[in-house]
Amino acid sequence: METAARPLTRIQQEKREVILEAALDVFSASGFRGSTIDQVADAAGMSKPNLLYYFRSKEEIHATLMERLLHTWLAPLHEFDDGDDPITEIRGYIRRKLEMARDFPRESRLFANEILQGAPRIMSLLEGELKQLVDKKARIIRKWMRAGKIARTDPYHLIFAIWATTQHYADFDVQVRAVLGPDRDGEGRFEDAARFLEQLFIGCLKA
Amino acid sequence: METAARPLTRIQQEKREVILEAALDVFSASGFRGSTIDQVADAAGMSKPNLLYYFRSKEEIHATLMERLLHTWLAPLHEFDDGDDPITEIRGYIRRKLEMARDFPRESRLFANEILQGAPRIMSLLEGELKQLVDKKARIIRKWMRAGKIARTDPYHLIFAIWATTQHYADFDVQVRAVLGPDRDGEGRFEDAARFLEQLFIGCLKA
DNA sequence: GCATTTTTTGACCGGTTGGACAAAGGTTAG
DNA sequence: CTAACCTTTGTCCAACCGGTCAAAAAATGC
Repeated sequence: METAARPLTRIQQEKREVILEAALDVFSASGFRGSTIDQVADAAGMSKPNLLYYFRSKEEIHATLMERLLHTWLAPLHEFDDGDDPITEIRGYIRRKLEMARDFPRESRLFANEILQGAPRIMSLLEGELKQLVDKKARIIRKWMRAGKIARTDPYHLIFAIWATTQHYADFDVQVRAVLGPDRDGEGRFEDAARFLEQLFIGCLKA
Repeated sequence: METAARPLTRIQQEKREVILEAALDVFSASGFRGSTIDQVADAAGMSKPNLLYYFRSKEEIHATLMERLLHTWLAPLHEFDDGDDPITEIRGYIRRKLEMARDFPRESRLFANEILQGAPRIMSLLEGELKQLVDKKARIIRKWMRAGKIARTDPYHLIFAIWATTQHYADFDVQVRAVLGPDRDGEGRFEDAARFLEQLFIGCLKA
C-alpha cells in the first residue's frame, strides 16, 4: 500500500533541520496562519518548491515542530519527582522552567499560540498524556502535604501558577522589557525573576 | 484638508458596536491574521461591503478594538492605590484581575495575541503609559515594604506574577480545563484559583 | 565517461482575501 | 411627490498563498 520507506539521506536530514529551525523562527513570531511558506523558505535560504520537496505541506512542518516541542516541553515536569526534600524538588522545577523560558522563548511562544487558538491540534494530548502526568505529580504534592512537609494548598493551581509565572517571561517578553525599561534591560531580569519566584513559591509553601 | 467630521448617527453607532462585538469574537479566536473580514461580517450579520461601509479597513477595526481594550485592561491597575491596608489592596487587585479573566476572556486573548506577535501596534503605549503606571504602583509597594507592612521583594516581578497567574485562566483556558478534567469543569475553578492565589501572594507577603 | 537518482528551480494554477465601486434600495425633509 | 441623503449589495479586481509540475541541474554509482 505504501512505497518502501527508504531512510532519509544525510542531506535530507540536514535540510529538514534547517527548515524546522527557520519555521520555528517564523511561526513563533507570526503564528501559523500569519506566516507564509515563502517566509519560511526565505529564512531557510531556499525556494518555496524546494522547501516543499522536503515537507509535503505547511501543515506537516507545523506538525513536526509541535511534536518535537511537546517532547522537550514536558521534560522538566517529568524530572519533577518524589525526592527527599519537597522544597528542593519544587525549587528545581521552577528553576528549570524559567531556564526554558530564557533559552527557548520561541518554543514557548509557539506553544502559547497553539493554546490561544484553542489547541485544535493537540487537544487529545492535553486531555491524555498531559492530564495524566499532572495528575501523577499532583498526587506526589498531596503526599507531601499530608506528611506535613509543605503547606496545604491546591496542587493543580500550584502547577498552573508555576507554568504561568515562568512562561510569562518568554510569551510576554516585549511587555516585560517595556515595563522594566532600558536601564533594567539585559539578561539580569531572569535572575531577578528567579529570586522573586523562589521567594513567592517557597515562602508560601514553607508556612 | 479634511471633510467636516459630522457626528455619527444613532444607527451608525449601533452598527459599529455590532461589528466590534463580532470582531472581538473572531479576532480573539483566530488572531488578526487568521481572521477574515468575511468571518467578521458573517458574525455581525451583514455583508462584507456593508461592513466596510462602517469601517474603512480590517486594520481600522482592529485598532478600534485595541484602543478600547487597553482602556478597560488597565482599569484594575488604576484602582490599585495607596490604602490603609496593603494586604487588602493587593488582595483586591488580584480578585479584580481574576474576575476580568473570567468575564472578559476574549479581551485577554486578543491582548495576549498582540503581545505574542511583538506588540507592533501598542509598543509605544507599553513603553509610555503602561510603564509609568507600573512605576507609580511599584513606588507604592516599595513604600509599604519600607514601612514594614509587607515582606520585601521585587515589586515589578510581583506585578508580573499577578498578571501572569490571573490571565493564565483566560489565555490558557483550554489547557486548564483539559488538565482539571471533566469532573472538575464548570466555573468552580475560578473560585479555587482565587483561594489559591490569595494563599500564594498574601501568604508570601505577610512573612 | 555515462546512466541513474536526487535536488533545485521557474512557471503556473486554483482558491482566497482585502478592498473598490457603481448601482439599487430605503429613509427623511420639504 | 420628489430631491437629497444614507444604507446595502452584487460584482469585480489585484494581490497573495498553498501547492503542482516538468524540466534543468547536480550528485552519485558504475
